[in-house]
Amino acid sequence: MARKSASGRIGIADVAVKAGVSHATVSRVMNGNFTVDPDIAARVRAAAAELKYQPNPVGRSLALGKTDTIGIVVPDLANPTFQAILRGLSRAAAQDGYRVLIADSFEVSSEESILAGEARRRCDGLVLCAPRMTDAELEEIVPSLHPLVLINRTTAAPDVPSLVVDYGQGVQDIAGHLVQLGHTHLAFLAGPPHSASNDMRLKALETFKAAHPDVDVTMLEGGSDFDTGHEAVDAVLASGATGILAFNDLVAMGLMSGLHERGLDIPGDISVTGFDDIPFAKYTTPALTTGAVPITELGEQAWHQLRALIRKEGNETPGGRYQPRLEVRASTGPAKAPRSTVHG
Amino acid sequence: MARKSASGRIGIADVAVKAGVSHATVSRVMNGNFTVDPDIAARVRAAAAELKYQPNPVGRSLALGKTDTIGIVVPDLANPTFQAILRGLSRAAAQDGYRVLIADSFEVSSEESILAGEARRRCDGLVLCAPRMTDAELEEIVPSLHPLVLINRTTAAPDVPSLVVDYGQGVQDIAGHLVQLGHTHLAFLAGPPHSASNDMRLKALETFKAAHPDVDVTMLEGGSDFDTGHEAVDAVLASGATGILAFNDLVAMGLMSGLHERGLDIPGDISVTGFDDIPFAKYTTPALTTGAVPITELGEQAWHQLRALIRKEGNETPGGRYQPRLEVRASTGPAKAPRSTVHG
DNA sequence: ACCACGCGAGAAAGCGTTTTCTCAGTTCTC
DNA sequence: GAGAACTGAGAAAACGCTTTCTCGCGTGGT
Repeated sequence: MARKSASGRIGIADVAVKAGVSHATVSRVMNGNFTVDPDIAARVRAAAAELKYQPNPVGRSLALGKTDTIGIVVPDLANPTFQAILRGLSRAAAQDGYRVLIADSFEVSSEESILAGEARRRCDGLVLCAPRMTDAELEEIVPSLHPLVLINRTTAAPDVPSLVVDYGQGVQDIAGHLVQLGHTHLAFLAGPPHSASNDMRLKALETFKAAHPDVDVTMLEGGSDFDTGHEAVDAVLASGATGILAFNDLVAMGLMSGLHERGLDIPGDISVTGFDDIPFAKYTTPALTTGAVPITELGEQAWHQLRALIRKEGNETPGGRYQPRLEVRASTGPAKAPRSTVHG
Repeated sequence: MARKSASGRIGIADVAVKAGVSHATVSRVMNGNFTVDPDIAARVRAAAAELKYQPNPVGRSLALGKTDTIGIVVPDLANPTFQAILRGLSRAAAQDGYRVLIADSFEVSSEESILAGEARRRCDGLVLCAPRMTDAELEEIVPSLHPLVLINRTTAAPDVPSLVVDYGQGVQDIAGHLVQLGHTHLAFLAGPPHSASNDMRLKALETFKAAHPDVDVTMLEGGSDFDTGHEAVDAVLASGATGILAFNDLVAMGLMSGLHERGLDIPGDISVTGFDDIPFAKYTTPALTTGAVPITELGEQAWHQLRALIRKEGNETPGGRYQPRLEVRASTGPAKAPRSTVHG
């Protein structure tokens, strides 16, 4: 009977007809506007319930100028770090009635700015994780993305909070831990060449080297995933280092796996550390010593910062800096007598 | 100057004014409608470029009746299985210019149907993962969710493709593998009580028991995460079983971790298997024998099915059934002489 | 030279809401 | 008892776009 109007889905007009009132009144009732007669309101609600009317969010968004949706741009959804950020963000946002639209750039940083722009236009705000984007490009697009929260990047633009993890401090803490265990030859299995967080680590290790002239720190090329770590076994062994700082937990796990295949004992022969403290880190064998980052909390904070921006509240604490906590587990131990350079 | 109209953002009207044409013409140009004079088109494009005009997707969506967005409802974003589905879905959808909106129900199945409805209304289609929802509830909401693709659930409603993994077959394959290794006492560390995929496994194990009267299969209560497995150590040991089928890889990893803490050797003392073949499964120590599910591919397929529905194409292959592949790794081995029931 | 026809672009009508504006009907005040 | 203040609900505008409708103008045919 009084089913659908033209479009197929039932809309505010159908309810209005059924209740014998105008669109406007239905809208008022649905939005809890109390300037409407209780009897009429009841009639409208009854009609709405009977027709199972649900307001069309697109029409609503257009009229209200907001979507109740935020976007997040990540370089790789397969990376546990971004998964955790997404999770924290999504949960926190959901609590305030916001949804999350995801945009995975699949590591093609050239796409990132377009993706970010598109996502932003569909949403009320954006969280941007773009570790590989150049500074120039970042500065270029940032103004058009507001309200925006950056993860592990900073910008000169105003009103753009940055949530950054102090990878520099973290990596120095780990290096210090290894040195304390008697290691005098460390190796850093670096991350992706142009990653911002990798740069932070490299710089910090330079500082560390300067402060510890007695310890040797070899830099090795790497990446950010499992396979990188696995493939780096030869290079690591060739370096002769006994304490290895992997770029992150994934790389460390790959490396450990490779070392096991070579029959080496961790930490007996060689100590391995990761970074991030992804959920699996405590279940590896041996459990991984790492720099723990409260990454889910970071996603949550990202939402709080973004929410403040969206609501145009005075953002009392713009941005935030997270100190990694050294999490000592079983993958690090006292150094053996320094090995000479081993081959194969 | 000719910056913004009222709203703050620049819109189609601003471009129209700048190019000295009507809104309609700008729209035509932006949509590649060729019925417009090349000179004018060029002028419009120039104006658009100069103003950095980008069409407002909300207005567009309202006019076109589509959002170029799909939704996915998952019970737990922390679960690698759903992360993988999301990843596959997101990547496949992105290739066709669609974005993904996520709705995490955080295991509160009472919220799932509301969440699903909300998500659906904002999107052109929905992928629903709701393992715990009752059949009745599912049947109730399914009609209002079309276009819809179900993961690991089926429905009587028409035009609702289901992508289901044959957990039953998978679990029987694993059990068979263990029996072949000489295990005569197996234990199944079950998943969440009302999960659809858990029911499939339980039923299959009954079948298996009937076909193998000589092997003992103990059922143990469990869950779906790491901690569940870890906490189940005592129960597993008490059962006396030598071949353990964990609900999934996460549970298996937790269990292995617990067994290691007890000083037990895997697979020397006890064989452990998982399910899913999450990325980490091959890097555990020992590497985990599991039922491999091409889970990312499943996400991808979900998109293809959904796309067919959205485009109203005749869906040649509605739904699909995935056979897990037995992936034998190092966590399973020959049975020791049957242990008598051990305590603590 | 005139008419029909086609082409290109502006005017206007949607899309489904919210919200302002407006006005009829009451109630209150002096 | 008449005008003012108020209340509640409908009419209409707005949100930003796409698309149909319409119409002026130029072209080709006879």
